[in-house]
Amino acid sequence: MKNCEELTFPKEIKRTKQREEIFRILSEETEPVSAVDIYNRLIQTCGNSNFAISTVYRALGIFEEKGYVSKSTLMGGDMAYYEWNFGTHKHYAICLKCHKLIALKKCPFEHTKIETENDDFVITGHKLELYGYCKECRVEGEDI
Amino acid sequence: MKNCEELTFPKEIKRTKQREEIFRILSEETEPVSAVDIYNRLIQTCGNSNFAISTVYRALGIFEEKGYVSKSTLMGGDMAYYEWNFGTHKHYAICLKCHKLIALKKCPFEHTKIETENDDFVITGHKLELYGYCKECRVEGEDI
DNA sequence: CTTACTGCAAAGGATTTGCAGACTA
DNA sequence: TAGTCTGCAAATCCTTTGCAGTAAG
Repeated sequence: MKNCEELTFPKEIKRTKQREEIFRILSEETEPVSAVDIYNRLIQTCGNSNFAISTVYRALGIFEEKGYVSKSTLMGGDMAYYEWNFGTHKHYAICLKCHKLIALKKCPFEHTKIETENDDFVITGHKLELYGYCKECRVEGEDI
Repeated sequence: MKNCEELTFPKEIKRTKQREEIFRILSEETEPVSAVDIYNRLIQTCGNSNFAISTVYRALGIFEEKGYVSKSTLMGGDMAYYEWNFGTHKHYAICLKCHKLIALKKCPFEHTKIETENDDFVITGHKLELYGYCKECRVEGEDI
């Protein structure tokens, strides 16, 4: 599932212990994670101290700015989620009941042309989220 | 542009002065607005006092709960935006430079079937945002 | 009259920032 | 060594909540 075989820390970003750890977590992760998620894993893995949540945010900011990480706010969006850009971008279906994420087989826009109101817009990226109910929640739940 | 000719305050929601004002603002608006936007217009229109931001959030919560308003977090998402559901749902292209919103002609998924990883997901809704550059920002900006 | 809604102020959570010390190149 | 990065704590911003008073049906 992980496609991080040849994934190395970006040369253009200054290496520090903290950033390397954050990079490792992101590169091992296949789903979007929040800054707090990352922080919790850090203090889990690397001992309880020696990490600040602000460092996580700052590192994520750098990674995002350089295009290595994409930030998004899934579902109502109380907090931001981050994921490493592995080259291929992903979309998710999000279960409204259990909040599980299910990746789409492929991007529905690969071969689709999208038109804006006046066609005077150059599209460089997009974000798509599907909402609904996963198998488990559909079976047990008749209150849909 | 406004399609609120026959738009009236929902019968199932208790009428109050405040909710009517909030409803009015939402129904006159053609683009998503934040709770703070609404609050500012309220104190602009209706005098400076007599309105609390919490009332705005609570009213929006009710409207959303009953399905009259949809809430979303556009673009990185520092705050939530709300818009009245006029029957037809809308998607936007968002300029990365000036943050202008441009509505799509039509929903790209109207006739498209989307497949999830295992097809065990019932899709009830979706959210799509396009990013790029509008005409103005493209012309002046060569730093794209 | 009863219940629900409001304003106020305080709390909450996520994210950012200032600053002095620590680390990287 | 110079400049950047870090931890800490405080600050911000958006949003929610508790409570006592007020308004709606």
